[in-house]
Amino acid sequence: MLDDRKLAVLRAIVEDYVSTHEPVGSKALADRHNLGVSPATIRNDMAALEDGGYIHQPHTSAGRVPTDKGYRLFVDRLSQVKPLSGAERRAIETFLAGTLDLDEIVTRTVRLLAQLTRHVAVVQYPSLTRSTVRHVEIVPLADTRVMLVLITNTGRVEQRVVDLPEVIADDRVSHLRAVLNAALDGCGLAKVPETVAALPEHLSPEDRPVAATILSVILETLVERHEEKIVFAGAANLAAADFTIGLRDVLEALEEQVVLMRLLGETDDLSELTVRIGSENPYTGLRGTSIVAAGYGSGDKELARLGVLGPTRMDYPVTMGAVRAVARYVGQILAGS
Amino acid sequence: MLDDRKLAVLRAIVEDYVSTHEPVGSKALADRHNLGVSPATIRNDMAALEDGGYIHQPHTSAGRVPTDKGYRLFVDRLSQVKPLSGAERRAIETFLAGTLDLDEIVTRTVRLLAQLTRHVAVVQYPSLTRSTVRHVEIVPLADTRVMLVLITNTGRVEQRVVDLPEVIADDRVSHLRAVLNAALDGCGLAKVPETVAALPEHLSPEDRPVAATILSVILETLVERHEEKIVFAGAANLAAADFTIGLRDVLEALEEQVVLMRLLGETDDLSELTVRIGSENPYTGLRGTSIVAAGYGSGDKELARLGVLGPTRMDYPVTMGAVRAVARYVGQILAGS
DNA sequence: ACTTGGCACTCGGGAACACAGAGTGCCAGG
DNA sequence: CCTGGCACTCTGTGTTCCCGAGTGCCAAGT
Repeated sequence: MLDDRKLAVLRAIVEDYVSTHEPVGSKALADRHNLGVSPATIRNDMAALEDGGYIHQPHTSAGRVPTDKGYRLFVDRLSQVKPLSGAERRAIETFLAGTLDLDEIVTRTVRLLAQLTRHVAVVQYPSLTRSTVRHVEIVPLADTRVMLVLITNTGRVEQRVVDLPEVIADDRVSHLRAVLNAALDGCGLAKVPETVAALPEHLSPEDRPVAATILSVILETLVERHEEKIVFAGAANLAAADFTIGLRDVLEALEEQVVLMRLLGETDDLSELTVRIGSENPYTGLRGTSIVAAGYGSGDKELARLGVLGPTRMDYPVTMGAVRAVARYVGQILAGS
Repeated sequence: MLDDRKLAVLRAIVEDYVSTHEPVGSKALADRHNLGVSPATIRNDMAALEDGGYIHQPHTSAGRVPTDKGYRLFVDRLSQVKPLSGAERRAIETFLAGTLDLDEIVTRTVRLLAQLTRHVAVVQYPSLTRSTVRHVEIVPLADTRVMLVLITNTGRVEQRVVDLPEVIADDRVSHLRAVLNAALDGCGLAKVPETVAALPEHLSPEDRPVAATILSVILETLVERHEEKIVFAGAANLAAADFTIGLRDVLEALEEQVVLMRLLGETDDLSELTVRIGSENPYTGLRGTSIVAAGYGSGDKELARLGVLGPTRMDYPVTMGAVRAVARYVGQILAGS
């Protein structure tokens, strides 16, 4: 049904529309791409593509615009991820150079990605559940209040304030800290619950109430805060893209951690690129936007995801190239630290 | 020059324009506010106000709109900060209830403020230089790499990764940690530099190179990161306010930490409300926006600032009330932890 | 001296209209 | 199956026109 030339026409339509932002007609296509056929022939092909639902006519006498389905076909079969230019690659390297802690890495990454793609960038912090504990610290704040600091191998630092049921002396704090570290150091966070459950038996009875409170907060931290830490940047790019409508909806979605999480995708396929086009994503109000996301991680396992959100009429090959490259670089940086 | 009635007219113009978003004419004023005079008289007053530069006529045959100078007069002399309703006060309390760590307090505060005012909210983290050290932790990451964690009395947790010049054994790490904590615990951050400078003498020669590296990073953290930690929320509210132009400029400014810092104001007058109207603030591209800010802190000293940014045509009394109330509540929360 | 009603004037914005141009679908011929 | 030609259908733009809101000014009233 769709022969090679029709696919070529579709590709040409997508490319022209992305660069001009205006519906593209048969004549313009024949001029700008040497398809070797006349406008009339192209019109026939266009009619077929429209029947198939790949393109759409805003008005009777206007050119064609790709539909979500058309973009999907383009991304899947008609385009190749475009590698970054040397300059861009160098920009990434300088941007992420130096020894950095996790906060800095994430902050810089999200800005870099926004700048590179000219879209809104979204970066998720490395997942807690896939990390291991590196250190637990208990800092006394007041008689019955301590701050609990949890450091993971991915460099993530989680802090919680804990109200204790009774006054606790400094040496007991030290003892507790030692016990906790001995038990949890190197422990995969997924295994923390069982480790924690077994812990009270190793403690003297007098320490148990306090320990129980602290342990429950540790568990809570892992469950509640889960993987919800996520940041975005480049909202200004949304204003530049002359958005159809719903800029407000998009901004609202961006400020909802949960929505962002879902947008990046729950897929577990390694660092594969995920593209969600327009209505393919589950949120109304995000019609007209596409998401390009990838997983990143040190070595083989995916730690978290990052990506960009932009209008469906984005330049997919370039955007996908940038997202993939940044994901890889971040992975390397994390592996090195 | 400006008698009481002219001021009343100006107030009426500001109030009407804020609620309708449309230029207001003499007839409408006479109808909606009982000023006790006829439209013709009001017109005369308006002419005087326009001569004074307090109001402005978009077109010859349109109503009047307040100028920045007009808003300024309104804020300074014609309005009273409006206290929050009981429901709003309760909302604040429930929103900030529970024992929270600093990150949570700041995150919730900025969202609360955005929701309450329907503008963009901005909150600065408690200033580092006005805090004291509560705990220093050194966590080994690799042979020549450690993570440095700095906890302040305001609950702020700063983390840095440090590359060391040589391999360091665990017991030496412990020793260093003990020395650092002994020296710095309770130390005002402003005094850290001198304390740090005196420190190497108390150390054995073999520890000095490593210590020097770590100390320099501590100093760097205090100087470089200074007070630059700042967050915002509620960008979606910008889209709702049918902005004249420059939504893009505003979003860009919001993503620049430095610009945000300056916007909140560098004033040191305690928790006084600061209002910057339109062209009063130093950034082009923020014409058409006003900032309402206040300092917050536990007890008497100002730790940092928070505020909102919205169109100049905002409801100042209500906004100022909300900002002031939130600043006070946050101060209380911080004092309690 | 201030207020007020009356009046002529100005100008922006919306409605009505026409028109050019781009683009299409279809058909007949190569 | 491709192509040139042709009639047709729209949108967007520019023009004109008119209504109405709002003003400034003036002369009369208090």
